[in-house]
Amino acid sequence: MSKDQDIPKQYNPAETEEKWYTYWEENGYFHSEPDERESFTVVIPPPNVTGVLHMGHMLNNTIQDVLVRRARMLGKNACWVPGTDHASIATEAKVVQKLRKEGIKKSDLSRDEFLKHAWNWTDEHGGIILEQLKKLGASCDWQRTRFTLEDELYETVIDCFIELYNRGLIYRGLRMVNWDPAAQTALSDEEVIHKEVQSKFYHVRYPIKDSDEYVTIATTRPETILADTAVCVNPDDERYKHLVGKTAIIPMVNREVPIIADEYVDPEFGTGCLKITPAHDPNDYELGVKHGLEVIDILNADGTMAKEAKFYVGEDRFKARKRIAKDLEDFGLLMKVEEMNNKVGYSERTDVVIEPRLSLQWFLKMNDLSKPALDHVMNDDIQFHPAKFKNSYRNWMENIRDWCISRQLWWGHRIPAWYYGDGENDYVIARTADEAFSLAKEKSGNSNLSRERLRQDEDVLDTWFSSWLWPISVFDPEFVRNKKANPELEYYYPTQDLVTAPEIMFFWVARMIMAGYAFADEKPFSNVYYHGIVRDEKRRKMSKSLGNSPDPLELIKKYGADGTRTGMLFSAPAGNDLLFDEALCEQGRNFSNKIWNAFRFLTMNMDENESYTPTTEIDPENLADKWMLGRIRTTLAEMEDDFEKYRLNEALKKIYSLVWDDFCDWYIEVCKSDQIGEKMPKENLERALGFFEILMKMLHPFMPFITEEIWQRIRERSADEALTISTWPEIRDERFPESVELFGAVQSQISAIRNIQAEMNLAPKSALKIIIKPKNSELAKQLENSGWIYKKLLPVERLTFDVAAEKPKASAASVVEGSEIFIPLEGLIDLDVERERIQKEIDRLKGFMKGIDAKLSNKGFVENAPEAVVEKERQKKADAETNLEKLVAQLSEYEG
RNA sequence: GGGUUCAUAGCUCAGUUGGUUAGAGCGCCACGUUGACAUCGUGGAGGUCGGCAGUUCGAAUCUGCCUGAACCCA
Repeated sequence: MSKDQDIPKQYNPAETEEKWYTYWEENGYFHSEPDERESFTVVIPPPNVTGVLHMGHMLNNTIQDVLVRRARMLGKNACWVPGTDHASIATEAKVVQKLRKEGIKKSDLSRDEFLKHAWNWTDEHGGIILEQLKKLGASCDWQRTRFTLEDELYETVIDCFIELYNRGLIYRGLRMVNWDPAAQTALSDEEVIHKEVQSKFYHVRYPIKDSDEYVTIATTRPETILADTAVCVNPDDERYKHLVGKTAIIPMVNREVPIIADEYVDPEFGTGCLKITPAHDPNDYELGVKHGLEVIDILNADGTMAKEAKFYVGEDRFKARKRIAKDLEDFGLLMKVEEMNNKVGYSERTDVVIEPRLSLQWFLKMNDLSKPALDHVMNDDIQFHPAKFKNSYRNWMENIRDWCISRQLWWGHRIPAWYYGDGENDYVIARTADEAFSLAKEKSGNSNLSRERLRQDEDVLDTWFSSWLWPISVFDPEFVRNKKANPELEYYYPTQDLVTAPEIMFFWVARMIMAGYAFADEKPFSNVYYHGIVRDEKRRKMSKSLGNSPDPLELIKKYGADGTRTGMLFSAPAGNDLLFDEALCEQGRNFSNKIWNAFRFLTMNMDENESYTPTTEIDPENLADKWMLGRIRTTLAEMEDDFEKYRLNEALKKIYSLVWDDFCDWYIEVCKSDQIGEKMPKENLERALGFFEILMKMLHPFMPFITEEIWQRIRERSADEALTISTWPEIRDERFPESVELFGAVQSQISAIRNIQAEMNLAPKSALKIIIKPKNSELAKQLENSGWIYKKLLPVERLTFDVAAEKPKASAASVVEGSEIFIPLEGLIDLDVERERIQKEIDRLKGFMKGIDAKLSNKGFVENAPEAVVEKERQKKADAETNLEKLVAQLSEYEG
């Protein structure tokens, strides 16, 4: 390169980021086609199509981008498939809300009319989030963008339903489901969030028929008393044995119900006497089936009391609860009300209290599907990072229950079931109406069946029933039907890494694994990286409703995408929640600026008429060169290890420190010219640029923009020489350990001298006479050759290395790894300060030696510990003794 | 109630198979600004590793109990 115009003092990310993202896209660097290279595939966890980027997305996608960019640089055919999810409940709720604001009720619209509104909404808001990802630098293959509700993927889902139905895994049945009265749909177990709440525990007396006796039950939901069809006690409970077989009278409705006995009842809980409401409690339902009890449903779909309740009809369940409590009290049947903590289920989407409700729904049998999915995770065919999540995965898989896949919504994949009669089994499963018609005629045996009688199921499928196919369907939407992979699926599947949060392990990860084995007989991915939840400084989850989440795009504006990415990753060890702190993004921005200014400094040292060619050819005589190259290669190897273990933040910290501490604070410093104002020697500059290039490669996956910017400034590059598609630096074994060690010794001595400067309150620029007494003559020779390094980093008036040096009078002194440092300070030295300094070091060493002595004088230690460990302790002791002797001698100078 | 995880400096976290008088970043304190960077430099002070007991020559690291926190499932 040669010197171009002046470079601004501060790095401006906005301009750079826009420029390079456009360049990358225009050159198609992110697009992948199958070829002979090894594939590296990642499918994005599709965000809600109408959503906007939040902090969780930022973290999630930054991690994916780091993995993908590194794979690309490693020469793999990297393919990151982006896309969005139709998010059935969430999107439908938003559309309903929007329509309501316009004065339109969903119930006034036909299905088609409603869907038209929904599509308009999707077209309007859809894809915003993908544009936001570009701002973050995400290197997705945008040509492959998919949407779970697009035509091709829609068909896949229908194929999948039909296939599973034909395998006998899908059934329709009357079951207790989780009912969301706000969305008026069933939910899967995973969509119910249990929260601890303060409830009232009502104790209510039920009269016994033909008797003066009562039984007292306790309930948190007294309104369900109106649906009670039995009272149950434990058969061994002496208190109630005599009542079993008798009849209790339900208050208010005066219904006569049996008193039954069942082991299920815990005599210790409540009164030991349980009211049974088969229509409104899953456990009660089981008992009802077992004992043949009547089922009375008293709730409407919207959570109001139905006419079957006879009381409070049309009133909301919570209002009814209050009223019945009052009425029971008036009747003298309410014995007491206790406060109690209990867990109540809430809808994940609408946050209303879930009602267990008996309803006819479609279910998927899970037992067969879960078995391979469990096995292949437990035997690490699919690796979880961190592995601790295998435990909860196993726990869930082993206790899996059938999956309720139908939703009483319109926005989604409509269930391909067609009803031709009123009987429970009067339906057929078919891809089209025509197909359904002929099947129906066949099944019903009625060749005169009229086509008008045929009605498709109104419900749609759970969103996850489409996204569980994602790793397959994005490549080959016809695979489920054809059962034969197209070349794309052949090449890209199984994918490599899936990056997600542990909270959707059951929703999605587990189900993708099941689908992978069920349809492709192969895992969907090899690794699952679980990252934590982004929380605020008070450990609260960041959410829109709490208003505690910064706007990611604002952060990017403020700190740059590179700075923001760095900030997120700094605090994100795998699997742990991260307490987001904007200060970390600031640190990331500062790092960008540091890099920028390091580069700026190098260009300032360029001669206008000169051209510079970066090189990594080191000068074998130059200790700093060998040290820097050794440090780079060592760090490279360490980062390799971190990446293998998915410890991205560790890898980032290492390259951060290599750039800032090693390269900027030491290497560039020693490359500087001897005279202030003089330019850096050309060969120094070219090597610094050569190292800079390697550092930019190592940093690129984390900070793609600034690294590309520097890379492109260092040399003129053609389109196929962009950093984004360059190759990752080669790991080499030649790491110059002796040079690294020697440079380390020089660093320690320089630090010791700086410490003297600071503690003696010397003006930082007042030149020093430095006398170094190396611990042996070999080291003396080596250090002498490195004398120039001291002169770059310290204000030196005179520097001598002498194994026979005597400590001059009135000098400050220090001992570093057996070598002594003397700095004559005639007239400047404060003897008390110096004495105190040395005494402090002596005390430290004495304490250190005490610990070692304790070990070495312990017979057990010397006899049992490995020889190498004992020898190490002996060496430590010898070194400490040498240092101590020298310090004591130094101190004695002041005593006499 | 069942299961899981965690507790290390003021804060956020490292600490690989037990052998460092415990590391990092941020924050804090002191000093420093005639040009790479104050979005900076140099130096420094902070923990005995939640508590107790045990295993061991040796424990932040292994075991048990206790205390506290979080998450998942019922």
